[in-house]
Amino acid sequence: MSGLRARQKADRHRRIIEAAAELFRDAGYEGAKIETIAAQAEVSVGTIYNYYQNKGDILGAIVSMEVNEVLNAGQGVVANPPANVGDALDTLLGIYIEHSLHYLSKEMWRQAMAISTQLPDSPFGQAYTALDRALTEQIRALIARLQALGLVRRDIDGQALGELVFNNMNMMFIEFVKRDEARIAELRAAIRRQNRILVAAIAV
Amino acid sequence: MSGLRARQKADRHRRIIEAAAELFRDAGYEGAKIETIAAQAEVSVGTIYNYYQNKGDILGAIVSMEVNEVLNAGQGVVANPPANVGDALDTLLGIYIEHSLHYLSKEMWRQAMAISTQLPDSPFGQAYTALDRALTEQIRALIARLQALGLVRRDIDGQALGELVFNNMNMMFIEFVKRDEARIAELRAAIRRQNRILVAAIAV
DNA sequence: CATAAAAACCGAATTGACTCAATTTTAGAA
DNA sequence: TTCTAAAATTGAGTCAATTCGGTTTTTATG
Repeated sequence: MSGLRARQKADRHRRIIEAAAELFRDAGYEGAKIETIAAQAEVSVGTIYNYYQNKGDILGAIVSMEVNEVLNAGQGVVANPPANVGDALDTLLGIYIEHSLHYLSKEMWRQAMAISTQLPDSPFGQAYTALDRALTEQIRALIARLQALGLVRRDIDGQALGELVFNNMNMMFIEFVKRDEARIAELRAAIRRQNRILVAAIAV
Repeated sequence: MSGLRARQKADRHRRIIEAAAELFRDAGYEGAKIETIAAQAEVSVGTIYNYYQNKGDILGAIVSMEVNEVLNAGQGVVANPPANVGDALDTLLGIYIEHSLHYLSKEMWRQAMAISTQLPDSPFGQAYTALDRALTEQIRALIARLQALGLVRRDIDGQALGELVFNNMNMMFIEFVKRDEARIAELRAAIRRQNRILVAAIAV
């Protein structure tokens, strides 16, 4: 049951993703035709649709790998946060933001976000929602850690605070990718300014 | 210059919007074919594209009317807010949320949001961003009003706070429209819980 | 090794948004 | 009223994502 067939399957998955990633980068998401991806991956158009429900899901697979790396990088900060609430948040969110544009262009992010709201029940739509939740959870974990370290008041609603911080950052990130000329440094500064209000309210 | 031609133009605009609104509601955004909209509006496909750059812009025109009504309704709250910070925020955001689903289905919202991130430079993309900014500004105005009334500390950064409140609400609203089974009451309760942290920090 | 069922592949056909060159309608001057 | 240029309308044609029925490959059984 799991010999040649499984190997070919994994190989084709990889080839499709590699071809798509290269073409998305070079020609943009819209500019990358399925036919071209198929040719480059040396499979037929029909086969691509056998592996992915639609074009968006191919992008989705790429985005998911990316965000999982980001989550991984974030773990370090949660385990060992800066000894100051503002810096701790800034460091974690900074990792999210800086990493996010390492492999994916703004255009790819725009498409990915659009697809995830347009088709929330597609495989990628669900995966994207799960990723958002994982990021929220990581921020919540950081806050819990800071509470344990005595840097954040114990009576703060950590869940609600985590959501608030994530939602604000995410919305700022959305606006950021919508404007090609927006700079990362400005985004981070704007988020710091917003978080300052929260920090003042929750720091011990 | 502004006789028959202008009248026909306004009339066609209206017919197209009315036909589209009905079809979007009945068949959904994807299910509404341009050809069908054209037939129902008694114009040709080409004419629709003479009036709107693409299908999304038609939806955009409908959404914009809707949001402008919401902004209007919000003015009343800003002018005369409840004498309690938490209630004031809840009332204003409540108006946004309740009104938002009065004319537009969740599916229409999903599409509108998706298009606005996908094509941020299209007429609708820009209009949507402007509407978001107007809502943020109205929240900021409410906060300024509450500061003037002595209900909110004067040293709070009203701009940053307005952004924080809007961004959080908007993100919650996005998640809300992504799940058909999500209920308005739960959405409002979740936002209240998040805002409680802010209210505790800023109330005099 | 032969073979039948299952799984995967393939690409021509379908579908629906959008374009554009030809045609019709309107405005305004003579 | 007649005529011409500008504006607007039209629908057949283009393009690219997605579908689907026929074909090939793989598996597993005797």
